[in-house]
Amino acid sequence: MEDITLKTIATKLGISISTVSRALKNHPDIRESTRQAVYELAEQLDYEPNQLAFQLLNRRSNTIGVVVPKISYALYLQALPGMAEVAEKHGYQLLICQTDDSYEKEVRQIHSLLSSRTSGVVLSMSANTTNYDHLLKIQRKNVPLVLFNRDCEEITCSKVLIDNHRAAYEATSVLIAQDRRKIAFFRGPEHLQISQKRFEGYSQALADHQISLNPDIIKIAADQEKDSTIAAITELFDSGAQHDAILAYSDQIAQWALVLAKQRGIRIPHDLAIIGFYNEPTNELLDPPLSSVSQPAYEMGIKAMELVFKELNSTRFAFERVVLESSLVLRGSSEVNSLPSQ
Amino acid sequence: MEDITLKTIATKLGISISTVSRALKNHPDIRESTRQAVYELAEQLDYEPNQLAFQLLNRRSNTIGVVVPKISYALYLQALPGMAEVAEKHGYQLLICQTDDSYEKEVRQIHSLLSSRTSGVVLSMSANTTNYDHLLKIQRKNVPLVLFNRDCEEITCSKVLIDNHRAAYEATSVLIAQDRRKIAFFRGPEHLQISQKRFEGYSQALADHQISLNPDIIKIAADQEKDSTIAAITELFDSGAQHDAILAYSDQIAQWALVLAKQRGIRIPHDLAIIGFYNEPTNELLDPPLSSVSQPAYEMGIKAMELVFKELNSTRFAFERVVLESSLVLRGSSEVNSLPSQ
DNA sequence: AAGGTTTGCGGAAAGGTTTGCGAAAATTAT
DNA sequence: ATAATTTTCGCAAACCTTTCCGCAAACCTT
Repeated sequence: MEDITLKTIATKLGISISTVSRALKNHPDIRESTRQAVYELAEQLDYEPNQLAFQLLNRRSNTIGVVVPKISYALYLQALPGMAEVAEKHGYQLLICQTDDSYEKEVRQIHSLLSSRTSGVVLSMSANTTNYDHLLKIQRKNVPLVLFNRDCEEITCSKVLIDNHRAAYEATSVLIAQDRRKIAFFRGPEHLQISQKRFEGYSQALADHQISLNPDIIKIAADQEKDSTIAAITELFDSGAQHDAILAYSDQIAQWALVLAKQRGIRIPHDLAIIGFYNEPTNELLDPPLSSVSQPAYEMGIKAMELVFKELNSTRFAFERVVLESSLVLRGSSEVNSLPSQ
Repeated sequence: MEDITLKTIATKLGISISTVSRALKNHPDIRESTRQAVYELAEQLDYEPNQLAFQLLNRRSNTIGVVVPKISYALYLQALPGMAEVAEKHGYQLLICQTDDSYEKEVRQIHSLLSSRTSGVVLSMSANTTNYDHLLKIQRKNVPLVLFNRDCEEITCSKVLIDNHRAAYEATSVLIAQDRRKIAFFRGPEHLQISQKRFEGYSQALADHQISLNPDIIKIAADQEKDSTIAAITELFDSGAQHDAILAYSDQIAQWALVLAKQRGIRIPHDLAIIGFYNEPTNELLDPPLSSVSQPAYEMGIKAMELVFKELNSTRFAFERVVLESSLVLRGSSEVNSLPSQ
């Protein structure tokens, strides 16, 4: 079946393309009778204006690219609806890309977005991203870029973040208040700012309570790999190093720690308290349920998208840095009063 | 900043646009030396091919439109990653649209997708959709359309569904097996096939156990409206009609039923068992946790997207109807053995 | 009735890419 | 050296829309 274009209508009506275009846009220059005729035929033929042609003319596709490590991570799952809402309000659509925490995929996705002349980009960096040329490229093309959740200092742009330092500090403090002083820590991906900040918050809390950092109970877990996560946890357990609590960069790690600890007969939270990050829904399914730092993902999505449009609609624009509050959700895995499971 | 195009490169190099185009595509007609020169300059200028122009030429934008009532519904939240995965594999991107269960929005979104010449559409209908002209329009334009989760018989196309009849039948049977015979039912949106099928499954199970349908304990709840949901539940409770179980079209309804029942001192599951649909994560948070019919959303997403590409890549195509298995997740709200809460 | 104004419409360019076809340049063959 | 190839590249059309500019016809003025 042929595509219906302005030309189709113009030819059938014996008028010019520009007249058809103007008629459909209710341009005052067009006589009522011809406008009617055009409208009727357009309706009858199911004419749909070709956005592609319009976008080419406009040099922009009214679309915002959203690049995240994994859609299925709780944080992004919750942030997406917020973004969609704001975009919808502006008449824009969302192009959602997944990087699977791979730098190469991220670069490919960014190029793809740039190539389709996206009006803006909202991005949460892949864990493996250490080179930022592709992000600089976005800015060089004058496409608004907003970073959210995962920051990096090398890029200057608007950002929507959580105070990860403070969140980790609080979580650590709660554990210390429960008289736990040998708090193990699982660090996340090395070059992720949020990972670094969480570690610093943890360190600071210890320092403020005159507890010295014990490198033996600080491990690194590149959390997207199940095997390495298990390995890191096992390493801690096998090391013999004393620990009465675990603060983990992510719930994925914390969940495994909880499961593996139980397998070893470690009582939670009696012998070992555990707190993770992100407040994944599955935390509820565990026994005991896992405590976690919850982040206002929905609001992050809204804020991030709003910043894109703010930048899009102003010629001279000052980057904004929005820091939202996280909250600590305490559950059975860290409540000193709860009975040991089993 | 100027957009870098083939012309930019051509002019700087003193060659023609077509030569640049061919050079970048490694066309054999191009001398190695000029190819080199073009590549270098393109690299240096951050040239990104303009997809918009290409798509216009191609008359298609390599994009699949995904239209769902609400991204945040558990089913869609889980289906999306599956879709993204398949699309990515085919080098396509996802344009995700939300209808908020409004017919008007759905029509607008569809038109928008048609207008931007989407290569295919995956759709789960809004609850208020009773007119299907916009869907027929998709098909008239020869754009592959795949319906998932929410079906409608008026449209003939590939579909990915759950056997809602069977799921409701099973859930009802479980309740009957617990010696509950006065099972109330909350129907979902009237003209939604899945709503109808669930009701039929419920009715069938009752019939197969010689239990007659009691219209007094069958209510309708247009679940997206909190107030009407509460009203429907209150109506049941206030009616004085005997009931020892509730099967609800959605978890939203079931959750409210659970909360409201507890407020009235009704013991769950002792006095009243409750089962919902969709297995929302929040079911775990309730006390007691809510039983629910879980649907393989991720697989639905994969299947649906695969069908789009199947249709896209074959000239003469036979529609497929895929029915996936759901499973009943029994939790405290319906287990006869568990102790009454409180 | 001659000039000026308004009304209604068409021509053409621009946006960036791909590609068939033809033409010039370089190569080989005679 | 000329003819016959082969190699390398340019022209132009096509994809569809919007919009500036201009032109003709119809209207109004005095």
